[in-house]
Amino acid sequence: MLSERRLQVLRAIVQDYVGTEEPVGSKALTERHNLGVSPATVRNDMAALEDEGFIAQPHTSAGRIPTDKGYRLFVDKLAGVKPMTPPERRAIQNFLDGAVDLDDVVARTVRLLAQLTRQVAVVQYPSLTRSTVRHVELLSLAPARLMLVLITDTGRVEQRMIDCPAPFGETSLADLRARLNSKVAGRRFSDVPRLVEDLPEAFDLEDRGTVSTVLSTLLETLVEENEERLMIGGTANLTRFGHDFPLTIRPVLEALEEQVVLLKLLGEAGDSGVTVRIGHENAYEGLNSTSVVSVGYGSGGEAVAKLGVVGPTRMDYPGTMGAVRAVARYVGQILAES
Amino acid sequence: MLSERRLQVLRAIVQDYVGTEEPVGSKALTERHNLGVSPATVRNDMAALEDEGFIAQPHTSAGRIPTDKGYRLFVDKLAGVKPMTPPERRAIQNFLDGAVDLDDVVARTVRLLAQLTRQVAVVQYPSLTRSTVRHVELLSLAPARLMLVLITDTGRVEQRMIDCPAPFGETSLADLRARLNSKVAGRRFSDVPRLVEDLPEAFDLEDRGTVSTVLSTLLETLVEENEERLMIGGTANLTRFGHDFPLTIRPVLEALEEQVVLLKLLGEAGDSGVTVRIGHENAYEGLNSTSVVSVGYGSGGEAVAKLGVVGPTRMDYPGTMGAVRAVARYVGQILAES
DNA sequence: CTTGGCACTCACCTCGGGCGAGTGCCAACA
DNA sequence: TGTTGGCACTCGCCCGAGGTGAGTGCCAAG
Repeated sequence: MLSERRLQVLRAIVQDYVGTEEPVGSKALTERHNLGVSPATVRNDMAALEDEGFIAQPHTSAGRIPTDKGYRLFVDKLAGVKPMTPPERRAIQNFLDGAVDLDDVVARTVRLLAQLTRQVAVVQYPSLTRSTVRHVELLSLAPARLMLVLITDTGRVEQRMIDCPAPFGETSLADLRARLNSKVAGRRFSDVPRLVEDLPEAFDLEDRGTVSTVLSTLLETLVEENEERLMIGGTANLTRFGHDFPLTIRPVLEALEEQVVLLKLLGEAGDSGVTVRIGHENAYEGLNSTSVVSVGYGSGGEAVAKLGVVGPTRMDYPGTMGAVRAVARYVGQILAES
Repeated sequence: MLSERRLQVLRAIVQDYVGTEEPVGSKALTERHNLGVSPATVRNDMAALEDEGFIAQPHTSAGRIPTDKGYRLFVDKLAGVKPMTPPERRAIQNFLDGAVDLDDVVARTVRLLAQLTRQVAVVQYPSLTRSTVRHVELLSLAPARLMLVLITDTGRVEQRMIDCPAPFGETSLADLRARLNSKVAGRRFSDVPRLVEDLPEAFDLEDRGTVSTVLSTLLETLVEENEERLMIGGTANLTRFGHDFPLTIRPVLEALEEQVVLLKLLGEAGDSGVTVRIGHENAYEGLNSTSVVSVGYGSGGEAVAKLGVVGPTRMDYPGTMGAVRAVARYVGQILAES
């Protein structure tokens, strides 16, 4: 086990490196932090920390920089989450309060996160799977053509075209609309399949084909993978990444374009509390030199989606975690109100 | 006026520079293009072209590179639009045909454009202002709370919450729904305000407040600025921009995040045919070293939105213009079918 | 108007030396 | 055993010098 002072040395190294972006040496450390010991002692501690794999030197005769393992220890044991200041909180709330619809909420959240953290922000749309149905609407566009509109408690709206096997009268349509809503309104998505199971039986034989088609479209909509959308912002912050530019930034931009990758990434994160994935902890290769800080958010007590930021492993973890947590909290409030 | 050969020299310079990304000298030119004259002659022509401002040298004793003015002449007079090959056309069609809804069409279009041109693709959602109304739906969510859903002929769906001044009965709702649709279904957006003008008069006094609220919300939706959404893709292609990285890429990423800027940019482009804006021709400063190739597309004969790509001024104009034009054409077809 | 010749310019590369931050080791000390 | 000052060593970085070569401008001849 590492002694208390060695942990302090590691903390100091992380803080300095995050600030200066340059390898930090023993002398500089003792000057900037009053550790109460001499550079020589710090050197010994550094050697020990390096043996354990928490720090590394880019080359001999250079200072040390934290490794992924070092950041991990820092995040887990040495640093808390830095809470937002009251003015910051007010700014967050004001900014989000102006949103007019779900798209706007997500868009504003992305901008906000990007600005607060000066990193790339990623916000997942509230997932359908954990939401409840607010309303199902059926519109007749043509004699044998319907539109299905699904509205969730998070304000999300999905629509689908349906080609019916047979013409479907206005009265049947009204009937189906009413029965469907009385069954599923306010229910969780996962319950819907069970609830609508016996619905076709209530209809005339000639209409059952259409009813079944509508129901299967509805069920498809509930599980369809394109339910998992997300919005990205603050990519311009990538330019602050480092000096070795194109090589670092390229794979990150590519990863950001592959929404599947990002969704998987967010999905892997824990359900409660702020999750931090550092460097190589990210399965996706292109993000091996980045860290992902994410957290779930939701309208009620339960998380319905994730949001987070992607930045260099050399980032201000306490601040970033604080910002991500605070934003998630306020977004949840906004969703609950609407 | 420039002689025919000098124009050929300019064309050769543009082509070579686009290919190699390096200033092109007189000797290399005569070797790679059989102009039938010696390097010395080409040098004289180059001097003339430089006097006229079509080309420039980065520094003495280097080759020449085209200026914005040079590219402009190239695009206007020296280069046509390179048509897509049949296999490319098929690929475009196949790729777009798989789309399931409007979002998907736009998403696929962005990916396609980015891949074809290897540049940043921008696709504007079909604008509401030039579309026609397919259907207006009203849902009662609570006694005094309605949801307005607007469906356009381009498959776009907009929804708005409405808080009514007074409770609104189901029969009134059905009545309003029916009257509204009979008035506006199939009509152009610009006609809607006139068409619904006298609608409140058909209702009881107690309902008129709500009807007016609904109508004003509808009219707002028609003109609201957030109607102008767009999707961006292929930002990873920015890494191929040039060697002087961060400086070039930064403002471009920032511009791409400012959707307002992009929308303005697209808006300024001509309504018919492929429009090319080269370097400083773009009003927005951050895009001074990029060119924007854009074109309108639409479901019928008329353009309802724009799409295009953003790339370095040093780009393959004929190829890019061909790709942009072809994609726009096929997207139009897809929209017309759905 | 075109062409070959020629002197000139200047970015780019490479090489070598000096500098200095930072290290590892060691001997002395508490 | 842990801490400290001293000291030699390493090695990336900066800088200036010299060589190279692509490319130019000018000029005189065809």
